[in-house]
Amino acid sequence: MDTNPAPDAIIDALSIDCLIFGFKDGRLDILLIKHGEGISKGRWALPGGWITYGESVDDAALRLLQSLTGISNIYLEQLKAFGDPNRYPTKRVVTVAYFALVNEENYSLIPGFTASDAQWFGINKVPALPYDHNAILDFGYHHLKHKVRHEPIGFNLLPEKFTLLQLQELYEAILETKLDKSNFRRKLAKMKLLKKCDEKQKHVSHRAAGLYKFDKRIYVTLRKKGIAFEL
Amino acid sequence: MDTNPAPDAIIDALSIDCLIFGFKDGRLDILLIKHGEGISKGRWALPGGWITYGESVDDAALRLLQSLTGISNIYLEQLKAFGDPNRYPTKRVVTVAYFALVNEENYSLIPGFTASDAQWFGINKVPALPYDHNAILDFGYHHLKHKVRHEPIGFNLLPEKFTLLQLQELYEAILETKLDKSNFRRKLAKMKLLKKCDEKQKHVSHRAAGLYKFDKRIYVTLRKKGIAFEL
DNA sequence: TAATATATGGTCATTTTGACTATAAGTAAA
DNA sequence: TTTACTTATAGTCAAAATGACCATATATTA
Repeated sequence: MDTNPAPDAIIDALSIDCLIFGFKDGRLDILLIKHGEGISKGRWALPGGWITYGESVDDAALRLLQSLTGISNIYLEQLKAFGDPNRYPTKRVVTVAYFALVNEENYSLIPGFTASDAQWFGINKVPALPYDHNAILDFGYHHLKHKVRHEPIGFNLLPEKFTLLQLQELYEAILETKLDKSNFRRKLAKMKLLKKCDEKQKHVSHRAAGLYKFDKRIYVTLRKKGIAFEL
Repeated sequence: MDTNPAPDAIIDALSIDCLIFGFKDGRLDILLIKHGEGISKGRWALPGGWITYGESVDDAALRLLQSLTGISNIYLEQLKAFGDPNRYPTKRVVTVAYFALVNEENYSLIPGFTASDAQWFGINKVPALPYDHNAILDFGYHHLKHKVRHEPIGFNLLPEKFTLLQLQELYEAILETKLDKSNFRRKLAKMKLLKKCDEKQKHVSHRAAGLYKFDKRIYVTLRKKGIAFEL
């Protein structure tokens, strides 16, 4: 880019849309808000909004997510810009989609700003969304499935201490498949990503499982190197 | 995004920048253009320009690349939007970066539009570029290194028929590493991605190698499934 | 105390990997 | 025309990883 100054009003606006994936009770969820005003009032949609002039695109994503849902302090990663000229009905709007993985139990949803409600929806129970939001979600979910096989994610989707079965169920939920328990453990053990805590699960009606944590140092190494997590 | 209409002039313009990686004689290159006008006149930069109102972001990338360098008919993939408010000096410009892999021999460079020149530069011999173009290039190169290990790319970087050594040298150039010839062949053979042609290399001062093609059907399958190309 | 759920650890044949070695088939130089 | 040199192509082998299992342990609840 460069050379000539831009003609005015090449697009009408840039917006943000956030895909926040949550995990709870073995179920993968997506966070939606209900629009309280505007042309899609009353409909469920991805949390998002307008970028302002002085703000970086990344900052806009964090600000909008916080003001609409109350969620802050998370790692948002850019997914893709969606730039079809007809994706938005009344004008030319390009949107930049972000995504994040969170543990639902760590956040209470507080609808605000232009959102009248905010809720988790099972990934397979998402209603029809406005604009191209369903397409954005599909793209993001596909991206997540790919990512999970090549990077040690899961970090943010689970509580700080978790059992190996919880971790396995996370992978099963994302990949929509069943895994062998024993082989899963062996694979994890080999990459030394987990540290065993001195604690056990409580209040379960069966033998209590040991609790584990992620080892952040190893985690960073493995992210850089990439992993082949073919399960 | 949605709700309120956007305030006017939230950003001044959206632009495109293209990372076109080429491969020739075992060397990985990047395509740059020399600006013939505008605020960076005379400097080498990534090919790019302004998106117009009625055009999709993807289409803009193809149009700009064609008009600046003469390259058309390639598969451009979106890389990332760069949205720091200070990335462009005189106004607020967000850019969407694209990237592609091509076989240099298939394209002759024809500078046009606002470009006074267009040239291939060795990936490690890139001059200082304007704006955040060096950062975009670094991001893109890193992305390529990651991608090459998880997808059967290489398709577009090589001639239609190629030797196994050429393919190996491609991987070595991208990953900046040496690979074992025998093991490389075994791995390739196992995934059945290649079809042997009934032809041999010519005009080489040593035993001629057999020529291979990619099998497009298997290629598509492997792209969907993803591969673990740990070499 | 028995039924049951999950935890945790182990077996074993098969496949894959990584590091080498050996031979083949060409050209170019002596 | 022999020899040197270069790359092609095939094969070996021990070590590591995988996939499909099985066995036993430890907890709760009927």
